[in-house]
Amino acid sequence: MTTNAPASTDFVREIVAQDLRTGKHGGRVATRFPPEPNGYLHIGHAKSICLNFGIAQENGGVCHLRFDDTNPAREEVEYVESIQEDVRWLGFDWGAHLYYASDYFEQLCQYAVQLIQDGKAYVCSLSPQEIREYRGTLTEPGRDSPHRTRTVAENLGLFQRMRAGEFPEGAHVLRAKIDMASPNLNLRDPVLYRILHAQHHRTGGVWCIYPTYDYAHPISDAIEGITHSICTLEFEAHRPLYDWLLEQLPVPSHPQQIEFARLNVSYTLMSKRKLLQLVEQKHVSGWDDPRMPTISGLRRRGYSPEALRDFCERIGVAKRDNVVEFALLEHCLREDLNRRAARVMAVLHPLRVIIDNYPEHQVEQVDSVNNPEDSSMGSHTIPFSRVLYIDREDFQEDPPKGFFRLSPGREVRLKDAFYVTCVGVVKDEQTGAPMELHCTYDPETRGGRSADGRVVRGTLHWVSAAHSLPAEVRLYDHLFLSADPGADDGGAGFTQGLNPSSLEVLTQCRVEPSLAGAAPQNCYQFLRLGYFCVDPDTAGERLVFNRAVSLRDTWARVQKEQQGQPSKGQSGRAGRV
RNA sequence: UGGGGAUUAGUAUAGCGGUAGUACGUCUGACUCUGGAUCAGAUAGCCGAGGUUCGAAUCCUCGAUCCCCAGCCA
Repeated sequence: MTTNAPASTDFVREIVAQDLRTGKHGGRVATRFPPEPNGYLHIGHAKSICLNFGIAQENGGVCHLRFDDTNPAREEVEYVESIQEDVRWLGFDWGAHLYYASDYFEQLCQYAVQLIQDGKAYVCSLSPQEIREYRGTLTEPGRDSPHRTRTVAENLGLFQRMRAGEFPEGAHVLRAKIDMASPNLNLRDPVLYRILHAQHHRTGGVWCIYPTYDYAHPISDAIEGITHSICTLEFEAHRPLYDWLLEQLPVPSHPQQIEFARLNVSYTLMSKRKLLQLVEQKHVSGWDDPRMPTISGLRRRGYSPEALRDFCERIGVAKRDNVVEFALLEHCLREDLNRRAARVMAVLHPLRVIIDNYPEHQVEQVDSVNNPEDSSMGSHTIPFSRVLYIDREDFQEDPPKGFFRLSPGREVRLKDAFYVTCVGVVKDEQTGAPMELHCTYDPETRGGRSADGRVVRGTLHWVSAAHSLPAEVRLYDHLFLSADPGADDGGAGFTQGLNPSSLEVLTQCRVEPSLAGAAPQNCYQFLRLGYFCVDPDTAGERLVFNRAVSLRDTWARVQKEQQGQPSKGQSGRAGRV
């Protein structure tokens, strides 16, 4: 991974630079990425990862990976493993700095005892319902809990017994004693510890009281010597509590919390809860379904770490709510793959073509450049023979204006091979659909060039029928119909907005023989179609490809225009194919 | 009606009192053995109203709109 100079600057980096200048944290920079292991990472996390690890890298600092595992009810090892894999795959390294909030449970508990001893925390035995009632509302102050005045000794005893497992869940909580009349609801005696009789994925059954995020996070940061604790906007109102706790306790440092706006991307969702629901209700095949905005989904789809990092750099970091266009993500991928992906030919909807004047059993190898953008990638050969396949949409019997592919009587170039002219069409008697084309070829145009300088408008991709390999190709479109699927739902009904045609499976595809044995995750440009990535479902003879992103397609746009559909707006629709 | 944030082209983001820039998108054109890529050009913006100032996107005042907070979630 490249150690990039601070090419981009944003308000967070400005704060860090300023602190470095003034020596606020002794010239140190330590950040942390603190995921809760309750789901897979998505591209919104990628933004945070790039920010946190990026800032550390740029300033010779460190970035910790810390699992915020304070709620055993929803956390699993599967998630902690996938998270590590995804961060690593993205290109970042936490070195020895892998931590868990659960590493600090004992310390956290001791600090809680200290708060009690200092009269700054108390055990409250109100029910959850009552606590809510006592909290007041946005406009009315809350009321003190009747247990707020318990003695230190009483609190100590109760807390001890909470820890010892003497009470059922919900019987008591430990609360900070701050101010029930605070206009900031987070300061109205927030809960610090609750009783949870659950098996924790790391500590097992050792604990039955667990710290809340509000309590565990600032202290974990402080213990690790984090200098800048970067989080998203919704925690802004929690910052006074973050600071309050660190001021009360003899912690080794006082990190600075900085909030930035989380990423939203059009046509998709970033809520882990909703993504989980898509997985559990089988709307997608799993967390790594190529339509998912998860890092594992994007990886399977064919996105490279480079493209994702580039994207994260381009979207910037600020404090206003935002929805980044999916088109920008696609642009980043195209730019990366254009530079690196080998060009091959594949026919998605095969239409048989017979070259009438080509010798029956002859086969010849034509040369094809692997990547016109990079000559060092060399070339390979492709077999040409009498019977070929081209894509159905490259032929029209009655072509509209502007169509310069194959049609009766017209000559086109078969990429890297010969000029061919359509001399006949065999049609389905029922439907009238073309079933087979007859063409003649000009032997003088081998390699796709003619000596007489005659021009052909169209160049088509093709494969040799006998030599090509069968393949399954999966085409993807946006998971949701709406550009902002998270906006207009009350919570549960968001699956109504799912795009019913977000996945199209093509099973009759033919690809050139050089693709035999292509390894999963390898990406190719299928000439004139798009970038396709070998899916892990590929095994043995069975080739499966995912379309990562289509090529820009001006003809598809023109066609839509002709059909009266404005082509403006969002790209990424299944324009071609 | 409480508190905390935010507001610059379609989208994202710069601008930190001195001609409002960049990227993506969209549209033109050139070029092309990918209707790709590339290249050239175009498009379009400071939430509003007052004020301070020689000069305001930037400072002040008032207003508008949007987001977050009433989990023993994070």
